[in-house]
Amino acid sequence: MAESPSLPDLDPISDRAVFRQIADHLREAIERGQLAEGDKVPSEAQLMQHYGVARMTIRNALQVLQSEGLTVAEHGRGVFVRSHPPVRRLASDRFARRHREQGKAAFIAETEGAGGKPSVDSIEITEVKPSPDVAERLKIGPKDRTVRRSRRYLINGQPVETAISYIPVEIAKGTQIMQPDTGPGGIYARIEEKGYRLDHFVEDIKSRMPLRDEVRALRLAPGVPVFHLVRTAYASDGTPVEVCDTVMSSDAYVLSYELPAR
Amino acid sequence: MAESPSLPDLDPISDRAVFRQIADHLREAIERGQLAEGDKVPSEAQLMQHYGVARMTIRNALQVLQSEGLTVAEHGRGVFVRSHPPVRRLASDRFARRHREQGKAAFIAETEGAGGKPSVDSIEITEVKPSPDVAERLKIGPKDRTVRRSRRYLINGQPVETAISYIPVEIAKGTQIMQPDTGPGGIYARIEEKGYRLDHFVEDIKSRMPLRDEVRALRLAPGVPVFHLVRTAYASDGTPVEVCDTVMSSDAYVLSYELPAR
DNA sequence: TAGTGGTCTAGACCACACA
DNA sequence: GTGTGGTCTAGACCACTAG
Repeated sequence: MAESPSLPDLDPISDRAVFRQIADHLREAIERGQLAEGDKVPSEAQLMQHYGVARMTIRNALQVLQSEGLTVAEHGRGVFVRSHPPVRRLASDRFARRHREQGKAAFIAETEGAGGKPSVDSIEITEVKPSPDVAERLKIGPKDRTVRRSRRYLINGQPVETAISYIPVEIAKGTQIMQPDTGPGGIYARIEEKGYRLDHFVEDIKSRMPLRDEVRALRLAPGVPVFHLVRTAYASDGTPVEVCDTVMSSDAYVLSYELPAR
Repeated sequence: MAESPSLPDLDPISDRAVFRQIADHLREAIERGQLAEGDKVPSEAQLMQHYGVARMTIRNALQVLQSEGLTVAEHGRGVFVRSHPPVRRLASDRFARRHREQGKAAFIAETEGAGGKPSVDSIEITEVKPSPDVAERLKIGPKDRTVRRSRRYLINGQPVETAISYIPVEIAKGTQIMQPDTGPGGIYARIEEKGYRLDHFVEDIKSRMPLRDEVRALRLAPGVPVFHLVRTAYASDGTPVEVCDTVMSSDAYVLSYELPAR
């Protein structure tokens, strides 16, 4: 039984829009914990009655909270305070050689270590000409060809990340990189077998709201942004050997990096 | 003169909501470049006429695009395709000792290097008991006191980041850390003068939609998420000497990290 | 079946921008 | 002044959920 969160009345003097005042009241109730995670927000009808306003005004207010990522609406059930799932911490040593030597790809090793069930689906392998951005990162020409591996990562069945790797064909050719199953240690192990010793990675991270397709692929709730991370892998002679373009649900991850003070 | 982007008609068979179809049409026009950055989207009246629907239906469609960060509405002028400002790349060597030795704090050095005019305002210094999270990161008790330095960073007058540092009082006491101007090289230079040699930093990064106050402090457009970054600085004996809690406009930054392959 | 949110209509008045 | 978006009303019908 959800007890009502005792909302204040409207301030008739304020020139702040009514729907914003209502959104403020609800937001404060959430921040104070008066409405806890998972709690049901009063129904539109109840709020209309409490504030004496039209339904669209209430819906505008609820829309504000939803776009702030504070609530989710469930058709036929009600509006609920978002509960934040436990997040995974992506540490900066996840590409350590010792993991590859143990035959584990980064995602698998890390997820199992945290007690989740990792899986991968939607694996597609094609040969494509690189986009200008990818070509620049790989230091290759716009007509050179690359192997494009795209896939989706899931934890306990919940999609958390999509990734697309681009590897120059000369490196990928004749290796298991062209197969759906890349074998023990994943792509990076295959690249090293080919004679490229991995030296370091550079990760560029942006944050933005998801595109429509990303909402679908990651089953994102409204108001949840994504990390857009592009990683470039360099061999010890400075050659870029792979670019990996990933989109991650910000709900599922905390990215963690260690920097030397030098 | 904004030429009209030749929008398709509604699909009368589709069971996709009308406002979503309209949002899709506009989104596709933007993605195809038919509506370029800065272009004016057809007015609500024009769209009503084109599609033959009520105004609220059009407004719902425009609302979708706005919450995706694709457009901004300007009262009295129109709705425009968002133009993305040039972003700053925050590199992982920004805390290199050589910068401190040159007397530059990280933000100043980096911004000037990129040709921008850095400034800092809203500097506040208080002594507080740490939050549980900060206490844990600093490995101190909940009753130990810390110096809290909050400030806002701007580039060419545009706010891009707010930051709050917490330093244990024993470390900050009697140094310029307690003053608004921390002196050449900033906080970290003062900490090192006190005998703590900085060894490394750990940065934890989340992405989320901004709170109301953050929208105001950073003048964020609708549909723009923030990076929430917490950095902990460690001395060479492993002692945490500072925690810095920052919120950054995702419009203004690309975070860039280099990882060794080890 | 009753209650919930999802969509849509057809108006109204207001504040802001610009010529 | 005219056109723009911002807010609000008062209805309507539909689809989904749950008892």
